[in-house]
Amino acid sequence: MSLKVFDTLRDDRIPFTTVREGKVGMYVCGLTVQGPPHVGHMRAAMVGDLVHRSLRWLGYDVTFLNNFTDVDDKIIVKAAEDGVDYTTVAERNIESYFRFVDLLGMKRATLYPRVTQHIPEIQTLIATLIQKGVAYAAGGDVYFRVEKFQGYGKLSKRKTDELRSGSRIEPGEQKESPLDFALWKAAREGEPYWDSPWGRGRPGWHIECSAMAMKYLGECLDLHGGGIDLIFPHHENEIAQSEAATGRTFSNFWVHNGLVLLEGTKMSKSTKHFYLAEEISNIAEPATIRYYLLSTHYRSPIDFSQERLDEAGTAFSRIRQTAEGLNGVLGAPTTGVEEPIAPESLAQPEIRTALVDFRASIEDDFNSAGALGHLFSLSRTLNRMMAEPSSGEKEARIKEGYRVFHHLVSLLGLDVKAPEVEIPEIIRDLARQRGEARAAKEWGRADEIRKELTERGWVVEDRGGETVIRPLK
RNA sequence: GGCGCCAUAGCCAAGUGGUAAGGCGACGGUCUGCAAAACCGUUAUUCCCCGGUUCAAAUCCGGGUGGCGCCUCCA
Repeated sequence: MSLKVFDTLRDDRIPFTTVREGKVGMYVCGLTVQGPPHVGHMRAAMVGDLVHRSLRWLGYDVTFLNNFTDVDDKIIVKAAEDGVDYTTVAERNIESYFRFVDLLGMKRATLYPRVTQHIPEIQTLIATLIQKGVAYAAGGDVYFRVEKFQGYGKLSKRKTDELRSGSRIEPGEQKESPLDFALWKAAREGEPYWDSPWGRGRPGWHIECSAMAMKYLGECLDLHGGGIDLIFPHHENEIAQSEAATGRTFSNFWVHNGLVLLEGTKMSKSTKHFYLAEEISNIAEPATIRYYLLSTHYRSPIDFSQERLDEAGTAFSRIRQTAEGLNGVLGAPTTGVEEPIAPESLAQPEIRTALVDFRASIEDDFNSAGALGHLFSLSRTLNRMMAEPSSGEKEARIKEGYRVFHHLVSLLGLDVKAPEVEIPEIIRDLARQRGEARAAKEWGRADEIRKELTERGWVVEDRGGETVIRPLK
């Protein structure tokens, strides 16, 4: 088996190849930090994380860039509203983004480049485009001449003449054609600016990604990702700028994630129909959110609701239950099992199959949902083993499964530790009283106390010799 | 109007030519003082509908129906 990746441009799953043997340069469009991250940003970041982790797991040396567009019209507007500097707005939201990246167990990208730190590179790229005749300065702005780029529309499958009918020139713009897009925007009074050969201004949206990606990853990227809603115009324009400048293919693979839905429809900032990452983390545990995000294939839409998240929590607790059981037998692992495990080295067919099938799913366009299915199968296998009467042989078999289980769990970044909960003294006390009642075989009283505990939101489980107290939900 | 995507059990969701993963829920059983968790079993003769291609189709093609997205800022 080998990795296949769905490429938006070629509209098919293609055997994955890289520009440089064994190395991957990938770029995922991060956010324009005009506001705090919402669930959609989290999904895109999770997909980037899944791809990042999977490629590493498969043995690639990955350089992963995830940018912040930290200066643009909306950030400037927001800053004016709040009466603060635009950098304050950007900084605030970037911090918030990182908080959720960590909370959801994502591996940090290699680099998080920011637009404001790459103005010279952006200006150089613009100058190259002007020099090649595919861009022109007009009234302090610089525009990309879309008609000059023959491949325009190849990613989004659009024809330029069809696009023309729907577009128009905004007042104040001096475009030659309505299709042309800004590479550089002249600063108006009071707006942040950088000096440039075309006057004071700031980069347009799109150009920053091309400049930053090429600076760190070279002219030809292996993989470029982002939300499906970025295909047009953002990624189409990135291709136009980059390829017009270099004459080379900008990215070999275009990976786009499906959108997050709310009650079946798209989130939208303008209608206030969206979930902030903050809000979601209030209604579900981060580990559950991660599990949920992974349980649907990345290209499909995913619907967020309390009901779905609750269900995901129940499903995920099954995985955790196994982890807990394994800890009881072998102790909690001190670290994730990162080193590769060769299937041939596994003695038990069921465990070997789980690993092989899991890998096949990941190699099939990062199919995390399929992979989770195989993890559940492994979970059942292990639960069954643990239920067997003990013997030395049993331990050895469980040990093999334990390694594979933690190996797969750590690839997916799932936090299988039961969440730490503080058990109030009064609850402990009630449980203690119930224990005494049970010891005295006063079942009526014991059940009475359990009922009391349930009403207070706690569950007691008598497992073998010991009693476990856990929160109801 | 133009361009796309999707439709799989009560619910969620994998599966792009070889005879329907997995999870939730439900029901029956084992275990338990009773539960919970776990385990065992049952829960889609069939993949929106109608045609076609093929030895073989949930999977490919054509036509419907229904839902959604993009074409303007958007992850």
